[in-house]
Amino acid sequence: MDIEQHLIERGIKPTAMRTLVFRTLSQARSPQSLRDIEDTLITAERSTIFRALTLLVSHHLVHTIEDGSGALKYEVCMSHDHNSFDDHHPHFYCEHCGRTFCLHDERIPRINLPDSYQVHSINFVIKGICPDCTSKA
Amino acid sequence: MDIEQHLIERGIKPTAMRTLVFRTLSQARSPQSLRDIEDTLITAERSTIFRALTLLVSHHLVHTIEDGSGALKYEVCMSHDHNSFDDHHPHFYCEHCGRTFCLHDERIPRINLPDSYQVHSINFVIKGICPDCTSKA
DNA sequence: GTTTATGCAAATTCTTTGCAATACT
DNA sequence: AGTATTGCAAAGAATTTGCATAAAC
Repeated sequence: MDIEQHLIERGIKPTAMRTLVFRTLSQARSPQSLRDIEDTLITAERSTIFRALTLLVSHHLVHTIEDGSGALKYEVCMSHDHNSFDDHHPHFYCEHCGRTFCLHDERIPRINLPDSYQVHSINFVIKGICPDCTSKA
Repeated sequence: MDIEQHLIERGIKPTAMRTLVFRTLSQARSPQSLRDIEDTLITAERSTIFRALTLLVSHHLVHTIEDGSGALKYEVCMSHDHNSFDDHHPHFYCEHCGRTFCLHDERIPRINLPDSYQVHSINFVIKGICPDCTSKA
């Protein structure tokens, strides 16, 4: 998959840094915090990564998850249509190891809100202890 | 409702500050941040409020909501049984006015997780624009 | 040469803790 | 007295911005 082409299609000029940030997110097994990416891309500056992420989010290539860890996590959007909520699968945040898992197989059920509410995004996070940490304890 | 009695039942010594913090939360129309409470209770110190909230949360009289506003919001638990998830109705966070609304009438649907996951809490937040802000725009 | 992106440093915001002073029992 | 609570001040952690330099067009 050509990342540069993907960015261009969504109206983002694919600079080296932006491509790098997007690739890092794409390859990550779980949602990444700004700090996570900073640690991976030691060549890149925090603010540069931050601005790249902000741009990617605003163009709906990436979305954020608030898992309550204290740091915002970023994840590549699965769907190309940002009006669909296919991306918004639930997440599981392990309070022991701090990892965030995507529960891809589960769908976020539809909530019936009056039409007067404009929905932009949905954040569904289950917190607890993951299987790894349970078995170790 | 006797707040002091309520605290005692849950094993918390009802100091003046704790009672005040709990009453403030009880009377609030929407979940409150530490800052919100600080602004309401000008006599109380931030760290005192913080410690009271932390204590209330640990004794399951209050729970937290991460609405993505940047600040954690606190809300009085509805159910007395902290193993039930009756409390965990969805919330709506308005990105325009910054208020968080409880969607009491909606239930958080059950997600089927393998038994190996231990669930402690659930955070379901819908973000967008609330009816007030939509009509003003 | 003008616009855009990056790097560095620092401001902001929110949460959390150390410690001395106060209040409770 | 001895323990628990509060207030103040400051440390930590994460996000965000100002500004000068560097790169792109």
